Amino acid sequence: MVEPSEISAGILQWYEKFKRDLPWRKTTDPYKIWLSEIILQQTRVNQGLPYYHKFTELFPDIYALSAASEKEVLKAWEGLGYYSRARNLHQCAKIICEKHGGFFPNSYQKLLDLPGIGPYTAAAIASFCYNEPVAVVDGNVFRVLARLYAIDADIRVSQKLFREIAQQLIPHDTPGTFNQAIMEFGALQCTPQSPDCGSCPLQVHCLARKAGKQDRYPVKSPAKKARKRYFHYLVLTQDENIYMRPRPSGDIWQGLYDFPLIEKEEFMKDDDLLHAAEQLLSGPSILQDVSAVYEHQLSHQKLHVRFYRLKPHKNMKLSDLMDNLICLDNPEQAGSLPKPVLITRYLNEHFF
DNA sequence: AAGGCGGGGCA
DNA sequence: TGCCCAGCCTT
Repeated sequence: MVEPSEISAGILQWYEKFKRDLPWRKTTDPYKIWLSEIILQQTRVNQGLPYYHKFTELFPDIYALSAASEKEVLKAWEGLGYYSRARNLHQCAKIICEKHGGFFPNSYQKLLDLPGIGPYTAAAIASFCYNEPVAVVDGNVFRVLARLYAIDADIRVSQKLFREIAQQLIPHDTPGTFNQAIMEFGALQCTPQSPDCGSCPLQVHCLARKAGKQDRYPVKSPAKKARKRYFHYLVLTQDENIYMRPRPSGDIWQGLYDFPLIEKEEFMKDDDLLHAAEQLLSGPSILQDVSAVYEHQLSHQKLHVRFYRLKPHKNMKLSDLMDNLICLDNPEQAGSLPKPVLITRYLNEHFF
């Protein structure tokens, strides 16, 4: 194996030359670092950047964030996806304010105890803020190491191996900078698709490149096929009123707002839908509009969705299935609720 | 150890 | 339009 210090020096040199100017690189405030790291989990820098600005503006410090309601935090997170990150972020802020006097724990091990902070985020905060020499291993690092050493082990099952290699590479004088550097190197130089190996400073060390097999790494077991689901949304409107409800736990979009929902194994006929709605609402309603089919692709589910605009009878009784339903005075009020992108799209196309 | 959880970008 | 990305929590 090539001397680790040679590899890390090459990555550090590359970083000083090509690193992007990003706001969280100008601070060692653990609050800001933590915020940026949670946002950047499974999120590209360009997508996360506006959210980082929004959060630091709305919630300038950990106390401001902990004092907010979960709904406000989800609203600020709206559109970023993987909403448990936002719920954990909020929980974590509360714990730090209530149990740690507003200060972040200052070691990798103690950081791990906080909700939403796993091995990656704990290593990022500990190395960036406290110079603890613990290696970050994110998707970029998996890719860089897998190619550099032509590692045939599946990244989904061999995380320990990758962590050990990264730990060998980390220089103890500048662990934080090196961690930033190797991730930036993966994001910009050692890209997932068609990496520009000809311009890579590590090409002479890279075993994948030597074998011309850089496109074959990292090795990863194939993802499961997305489950198909069929949603029939009941958009209940009476005059200007419109009903929405928070999504329950145990399914997608927990805590975000959508409409009363009938889910089946396939799309229902309009007559069957009306009959089902009559049961749910304890009385007949008038079908005013049926939307086109919306297809919404999540990484693990494919949603096929139709929206049924219904005018319920005056004395509609909401059965237990309609728990937690809230009545908005008008569709505009939905603007302040956190919603999945799909719901926002429907509202924009049908009400605004 | 395995399954669940978004949405945007790019070929 | 279909495929790719990937950290943490729960079970």
